[in-house]
Amino acid sequence: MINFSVKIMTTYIGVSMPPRYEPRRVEEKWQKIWAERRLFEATEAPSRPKYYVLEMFPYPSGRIHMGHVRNYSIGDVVARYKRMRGFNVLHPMGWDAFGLPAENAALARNLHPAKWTYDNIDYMRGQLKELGYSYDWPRELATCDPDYYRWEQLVFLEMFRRGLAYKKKAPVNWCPKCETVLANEQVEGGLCWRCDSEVSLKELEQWFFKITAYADELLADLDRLSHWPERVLTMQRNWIGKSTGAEILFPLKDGGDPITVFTTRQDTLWGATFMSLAPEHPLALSLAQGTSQEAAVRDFVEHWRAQDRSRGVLEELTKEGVFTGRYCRNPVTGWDMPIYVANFVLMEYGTGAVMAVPAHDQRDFEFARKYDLPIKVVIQPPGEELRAEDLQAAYEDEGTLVDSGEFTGLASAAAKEAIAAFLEKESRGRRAVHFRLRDWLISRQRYWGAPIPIIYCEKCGLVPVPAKDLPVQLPLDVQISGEGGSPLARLASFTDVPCPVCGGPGKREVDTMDTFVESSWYFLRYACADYQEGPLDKNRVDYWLPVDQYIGGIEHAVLHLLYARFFTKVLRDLGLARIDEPFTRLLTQGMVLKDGAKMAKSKGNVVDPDDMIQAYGTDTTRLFLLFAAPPERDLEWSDQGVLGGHRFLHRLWTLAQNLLPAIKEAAPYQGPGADLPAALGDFRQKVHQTIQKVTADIEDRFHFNTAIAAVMELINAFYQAAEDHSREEKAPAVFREALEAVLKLLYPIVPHITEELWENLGYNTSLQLAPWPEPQAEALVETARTVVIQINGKVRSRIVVAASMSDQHLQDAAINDPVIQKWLQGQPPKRVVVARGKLVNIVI
RNA sequence: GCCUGGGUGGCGGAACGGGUAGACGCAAGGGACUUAAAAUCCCUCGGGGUUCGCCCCGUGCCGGUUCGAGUCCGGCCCCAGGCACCA
Repeated sequence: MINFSVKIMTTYIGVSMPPRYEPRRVEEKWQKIWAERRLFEATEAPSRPKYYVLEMFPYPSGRIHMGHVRNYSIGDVVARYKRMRGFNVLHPMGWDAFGLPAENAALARNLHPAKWTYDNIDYMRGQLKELGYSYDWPRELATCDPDYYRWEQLVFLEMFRRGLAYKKKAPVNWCPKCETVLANEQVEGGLCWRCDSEVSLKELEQWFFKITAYADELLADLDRLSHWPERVLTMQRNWIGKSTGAEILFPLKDGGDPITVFTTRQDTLWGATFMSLAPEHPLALSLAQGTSQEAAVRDFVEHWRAQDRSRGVLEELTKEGVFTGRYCRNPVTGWDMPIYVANFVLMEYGTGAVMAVPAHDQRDFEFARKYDLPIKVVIQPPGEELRAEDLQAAYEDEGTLVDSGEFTGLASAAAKEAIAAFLEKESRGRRAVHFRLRDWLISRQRYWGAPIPIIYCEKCGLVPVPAKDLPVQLPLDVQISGEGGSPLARLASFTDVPCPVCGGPGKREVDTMDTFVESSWYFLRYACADYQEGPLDKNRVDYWLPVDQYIGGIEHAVLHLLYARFFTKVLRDLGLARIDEPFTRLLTQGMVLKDGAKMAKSKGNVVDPDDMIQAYGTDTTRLFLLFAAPPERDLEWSDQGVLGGHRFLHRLWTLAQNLLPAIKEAAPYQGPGADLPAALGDFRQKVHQTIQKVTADIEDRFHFNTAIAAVMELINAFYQAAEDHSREEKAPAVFREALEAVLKLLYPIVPHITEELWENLGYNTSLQLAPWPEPQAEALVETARTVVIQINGKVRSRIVVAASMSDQHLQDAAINDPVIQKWLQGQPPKRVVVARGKLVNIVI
């Protein structure tokens, strides 16, 4: 007979006092052991199933913040869990190391951006190691390393060769504070994504990646990303913005090239009564030439050019326009349509010319009312008859065509198809698809980025740097003056090079690449970070990719995640990878808030991970972050909550230490269960139910909060069982089985404390190498169950019955329950419903 | 305006095939231990009523379907995020 009542042990101060839980000691010990044993370094093993889990790599801004800790803790749980499930897990980490903050810091503190960046990396790497993440450190990479960006330059050259990287003059977004241009994706609500400055338009010659060549595939493949959050898919779909319609030719009344418009509503063609051109449209001025409207049009266009085109202003702008003095002809009605220049027509979208259908487009409607232009109804809504003179607003929905020649009577959808076919047959137009997505502007007028490997030669023009001359190294001997313009332009030793083709004088491109280019392929490079023969080692990339689980913030829904998808497809087409999509599953974790607001230095509500580690340890910090909310939701930081997590780990530690003397020599119970007394059997059932629940919560949903709650429940029951049933003969075996299960279930979440307790149990191999526990069917079999009895849907009683009881017997038992008898008052029930053997509803 | 989420105790959150609303934790209140405090342990903890058996109400609002609705359907309100003259 044994006795290890927890209560006695905890209050008895004697020689066998168990060791105290000292998080820092335990954590440092195990971090050292993991590193020595190289436990997390992955090698390709084609015979084993692989699992690639990745968290978005950080910008080395100086310190790891709580948002990072949350992000990486989620990833670490997945990595450790999958290893226990037998997967060959790749879990790398690196640094998104190019970027503007390095230049700003250089200015503010007179430090070289490289020095600042690498110092930050060193500090933050130390933090990540203290946090105990199971990274494959030998694969670590920093994108500012020439060994990394040289391959990016090679890919650029290949893209250039194929016309996927090109230079053009275009109106581009300019951030005055960052003193550089921005891609469309990097302008959020008219403001710079990084510094919130108002962005203006500048006409500049810039480098672009032809992402629009992949627009269709980028859109279509979203349907294959069934494990991405719906809102990210929606945001990408909106961003790509595919519109299916037709281009239609409108002949000019008095000759010349016809005007081409794009419309998605060719079913309203019979209602087109005038034409609107964008002010930038080349025809705007040329058409007006020689008419009485010439001066008016010139005024209007010039006024438009001077117009402040920042977002706020454009939104308030009223719809205005000016007649050009010329007419075109509606190709189907033959009507003369006056041609206007209108301030709401965008040159960047479609063809810059719009057929105006005032009855069925609100903008055209307002414009027509203002300038007294004809309105003609050609679409009738169901069950109603619109008349042009009564219209208060345009009818923009679909309906039935009227007054539309041979197409009258068709529904809009059918008419669109029929009219498109008709236009093609008559050579007056064609089916067409337009996208909102614009090409990706990748040049930046900044220093701390990857140089674009191009040389300008007066004789040969644009010359790619030969592959053998790569990398084009970013020179380190620059003065960061903050005077605007790239410092590279002032560095003759960098710019002045001979033309690789003719040997004559050449000048290097001084713009650098958008840092989003580096993050568009780092996840591929991790598969072969040491590869020196090219950007990617195809064998290893084919083994590891795609990333099975990607985890990061929602803020990259359109930015990084769209660029990375594009780049993956490009690399595939270059023969460097065989995947179509880089990330099979995506988890967008919520923000870490304090006092309802995002943690920020300016708000003074920052909780520093270093302080948490010092005070409570990394296990407690991880536990709190994983327990306080499901990962995709925002998480409110709570110092009290952290304390609660810490308390739980103490409880676990104390329980284990107190059980240890009695169970150390015991073998874990293995079944069959029939020989256990009822109470121990119930406890063992709880253990296996918990295994089942935790496995499902982690595997299917990543709901670590409920997984942790389930283990907490088990620990509570464990204390009770240890108190009540420790004298049973089988108790040591059952408790050992239970404790081992608890340690395994908690290991991915709090790896250090569980490793220590696992070792205390007498094991000398890492818990990481132990298999994930399986719930045993025999332990889950219920002998009795509680059944809820309702009267008219309200719970009135509960009875405990044999698990084997049939629905019919259950029904009888329910009706015979004394409480229910009282409710029935001798009347027979009208109806009885038995649900899943767990509930009986009696209708009276 | 459109799209996507979401509204559940004092708080974070559970309830994942319509079937016990509030698991787990935090805070709060009471008690045990202690000279005392901390730590720990036990009890209570949605609102109202109560003969202490229970009863009534309750998941943003209104209505519906159903034996039964936090969950499904229709209409509305509010919050967060995204897009926004895209023809």
